[in-house]
Amino acid sequence: MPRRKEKRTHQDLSTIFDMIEYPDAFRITYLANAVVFPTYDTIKKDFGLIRAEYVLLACLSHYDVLTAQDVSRISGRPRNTVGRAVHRMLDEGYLARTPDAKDGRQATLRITPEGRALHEKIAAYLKERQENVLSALSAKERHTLSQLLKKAALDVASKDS
Amino acid sequence: MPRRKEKRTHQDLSTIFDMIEYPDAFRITYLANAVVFPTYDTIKKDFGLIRAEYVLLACLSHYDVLTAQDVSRISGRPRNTVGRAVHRMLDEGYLARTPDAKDGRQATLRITPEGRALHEKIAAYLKERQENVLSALSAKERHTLSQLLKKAALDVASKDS
DNA sequence: GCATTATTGTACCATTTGGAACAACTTGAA
DNA sequence: TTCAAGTTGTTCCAAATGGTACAATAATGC
Repeated sequence: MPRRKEKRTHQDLSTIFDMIEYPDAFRITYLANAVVFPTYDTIKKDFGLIRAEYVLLACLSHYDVLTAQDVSRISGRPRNTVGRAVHRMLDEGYLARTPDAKDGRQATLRITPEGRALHEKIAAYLKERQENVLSALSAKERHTLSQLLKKAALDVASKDS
Repeated sequence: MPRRKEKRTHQDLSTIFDMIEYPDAFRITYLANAVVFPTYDTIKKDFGLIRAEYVLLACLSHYDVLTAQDVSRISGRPRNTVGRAVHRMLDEGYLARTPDAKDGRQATLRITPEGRALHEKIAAYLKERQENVLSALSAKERHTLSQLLKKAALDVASKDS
């Protein structure tokens, strides 16, 4: 175990990478914390969307029509969080809501052109960020990592129904 | 793009896995969201620690002596969050604080045997969870993934100094 | 030595978050 | 048909989070 000599920095993490009892989970978490959440901060600052709002936008940009409940189920976030995001995005004009004629409880949501344009800007930013994060890997390594992550993620997705 | 026919579920994510503009970042985020954060919820429920408190415990279980500021730098969390966790963990007896004789501003923190015992229990739980998440991969795939994640994570860690 | 600047830990506050309960509506069974 | 149970969207509330500012102490420059 490292003994204290001088100021600890973020770099000291490298020793934990090997000492930790659950190295893979830790590395995944580390990448997510170091990359994804600062990214959400940037999205909030530069694009004015909080996380729940961007999740909603991303869902609607990949599905044609969804209800708020669908978004909740797909994204795994609670209904009230999604509901708040829906109202905010309606006010901003990034999505449109149509009451369902057949079911008076629910309303169908669609993304507007403005919403799609916003999502494209944010997606481009996220992609750039992804490239930066994985720039240490070769093309072949990138491909391998991508496949392994997909395999693991799909397995997880299949487990919690 | 999928058109609406019936209820969307969490499983619909599998289509997004390929459609998304930043597939690797998305998969990493997905694994972190599906695995790590529910895990934090479990840690809170079963062990009574919030995330900041567990981060503190994990840091102190891998370094001999740290100040609150060290923990903040290593973990990347703000000082006030760490400070709150320190007081809570002191009250619970999971760590000990000694005022620094040389620097009146700071105090050195150490984990207590109780804290170490708690961390071992939580670490065992996290390890089990990790195994469950990666169970779809073969031993060889696990090893490859582990190496690639380490390479990417260390590169990221080296970038933000 | 003295004044300015930097650092540590803390307090305050606004924001985000999600659990629980609720009303409106639909579905299913008797 | 009618009533119980389930679903959708919303409101309310408590908890966690992190930015900002602050007091105390240390380090630096003159």
